[in-house]
Amino acid sequence: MPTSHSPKQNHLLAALPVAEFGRLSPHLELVPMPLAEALYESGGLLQHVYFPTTSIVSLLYVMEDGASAEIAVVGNEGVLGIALFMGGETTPSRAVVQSAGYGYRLKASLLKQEFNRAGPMMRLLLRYTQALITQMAQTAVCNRHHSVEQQLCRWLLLSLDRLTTHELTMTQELIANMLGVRREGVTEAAGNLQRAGVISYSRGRITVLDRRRLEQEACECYAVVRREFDRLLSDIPLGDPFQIIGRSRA
Amino acid sequence: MPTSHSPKQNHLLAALPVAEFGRLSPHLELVPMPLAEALYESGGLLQHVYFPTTSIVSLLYVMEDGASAEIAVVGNEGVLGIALFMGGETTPSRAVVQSAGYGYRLKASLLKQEFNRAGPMMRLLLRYTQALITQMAQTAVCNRHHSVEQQLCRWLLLSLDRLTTHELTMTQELIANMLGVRREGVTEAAGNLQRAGVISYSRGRITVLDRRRLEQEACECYAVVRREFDRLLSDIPLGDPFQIIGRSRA
DNA sequence: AGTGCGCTGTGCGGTGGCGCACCAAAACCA
DNA sequence: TGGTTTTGGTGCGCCACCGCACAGCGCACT
Repeated sequence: MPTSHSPKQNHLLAALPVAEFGRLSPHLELVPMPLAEALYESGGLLQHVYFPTTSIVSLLYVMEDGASAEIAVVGNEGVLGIALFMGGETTPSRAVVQSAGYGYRLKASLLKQEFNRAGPMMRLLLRYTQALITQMAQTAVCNRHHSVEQQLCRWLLLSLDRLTTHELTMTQELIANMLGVRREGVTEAAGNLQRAGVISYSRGRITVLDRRRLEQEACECYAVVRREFDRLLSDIPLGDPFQIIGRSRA
Repeated sequence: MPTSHSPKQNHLLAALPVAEFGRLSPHLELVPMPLAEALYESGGLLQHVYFPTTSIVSLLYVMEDGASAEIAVVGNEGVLGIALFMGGETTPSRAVVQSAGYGYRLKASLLKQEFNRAGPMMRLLLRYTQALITQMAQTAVCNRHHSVEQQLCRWLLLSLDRLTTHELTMTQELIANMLGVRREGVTEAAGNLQRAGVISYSRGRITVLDRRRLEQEACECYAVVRREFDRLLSDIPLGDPFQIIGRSRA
C-alpha cells in the first residue's frame, strides 16, 4: 500500500472544480490494479469507470486467432470506461492492466448521473475522449508505416509519461503482445537501444537512460499524440460551455 | 444535380426527433462534395460540420514524408467535425472526399448550440462518435495484422455500405493512398479478386459482383465495425438520457 | 485519326518482420 | 543446493510488401 494516496493524482479528477469533485469524491473507491488484471472484457457490461493514479492500462483488441494489438493506453491522465457516457455501454476491446498500481473507481450509474448534468465533468470527459481518439488514430498510422523499433520508442515514451519514475516493469514478451509483434522483434529493437545507451534493461525491468534520444528515435506519432493531449487537457477551461476559441496557449 | 435531395438521406439527421430536426433544418445547406476536396486540413479550425448524403469522406493522416493512412471513413451514416462538440475545435487529421456526392453542412456555432442543449442531438452524436472510435480502433488492428487483400476487402465493404449502388468510382492509386500501401499491391489484390469473380473493374470503376464472397475474403475487422455501427445507431433510443440498458435488440 | 495522358499490369531485387527451434542465464522455489 | 520456470538472445528459411522501372492499353481531347 502506497504511503499516501489521493484522487488528485489522477489528472482528470484533479481538474474538476470543487463542486463536482465534492459530489464525486465520497464515492471514489481506491482499488489496487494488479498486473494483467482485465478491467473490462470485450463486449462485457461496464460496471465502473476507473481513474488510474499509479497504474497503466492498455486497451487492446484480441482477434479470433488469439493475436492482439494495443489500441491505446490509459494512465493517470485519463479514465477507463468512456463507452458508458458515450452511450454504448460496452466496447469490442479489452482493458488490461499493463503496469501494476492503484486507481479510483466509481460506479457506472454515478458517473452517468454526473455526466448528465452536462457541466464541467461532461466537458472534461469529452475532451479526454478526443485526446484518446487521437491516440487511436495515431496508433493506426504507426502500425501501418513504422518499424518495430520506432514503435517501441513510442510505446516506452507513452508509458513513461504516465509514471513518475524512469523505470518500467515490463517483459519483452508483454511488450510484444501490446504492439502485436513477435517477442524476438522486441528483443532486437530493445537490444539496439541498449547498445546505443538509450535504455538499459534486464529481466522485466527497463530503465530509460536518455529520454532525449528516445524521442529522437521514435517516429512523429508520439509527438503528435503528446501535443494533442497537452493541448486538450492542460489549462482546461471548464467554465462556460465551449468558450474556448481563441484562448491563449502556452 | 440529383433529382431529389433531402437531409433525411443522412441517417443521423433522419434519426432526430421532429423538434430537433425542425430547429436545425432551416440552417442545413446542401453542398456538392467533389472528389478530392479537403473539408478539413490537419490542425485547421472547423467552420462547419458536414452530414454526407451521397458522398463518402475519408479521415486520413498525412505524415511528414508525405505518406498517408486512412483513419476512418464517413458517409451517410455519420457526420464530419466531431472535434467541434468534443471540445477540441480541431484534429491532426485531414478530411478528404473519397467519393464525390452531396452533403448538408451546418455552421459550427449552430451545432454547438444544439449540442449544448444536452438532448437527443447530443446523445446521437456521442453514440456515433463511439461507433467511429470502434472503426478507428479496428483500423489500427487491421493495419497491424492483415494482408493488403483482406484490407482491400474491408475497405470495399465499408465504402459499399455507404453507397446505394454496387459500383464505386475509385482508382487503384487512390485506394492505395487510403490504405497506405503501394499502388501495385492494390493492383495485385484487386486482380486476384477479379479473377475469382468477386469484383470487376476497369479504369477507376469497380463493380462488386459477389458481396458474400467479399465478406468471406475480408478479415473479421469489417464485421466488428459493422456490428458496432448497427448496434449503436439502429433503433436509437433518444428519449430519456441513458435509459438504454436492457433494451431489446433485434 | 491520332496523340497524349491516366490507369493498370508485371518483373526484379531488397528487406523487414514472421514462425520456429534452440540455447543461456537469471530468478524462483523446494 | 539443485531443479524448474521465466526471460532474453540467436540463427535460419520464408514471405509479404516495398521501391523502382517500364510496358500496354483505353479514354478523352483536338
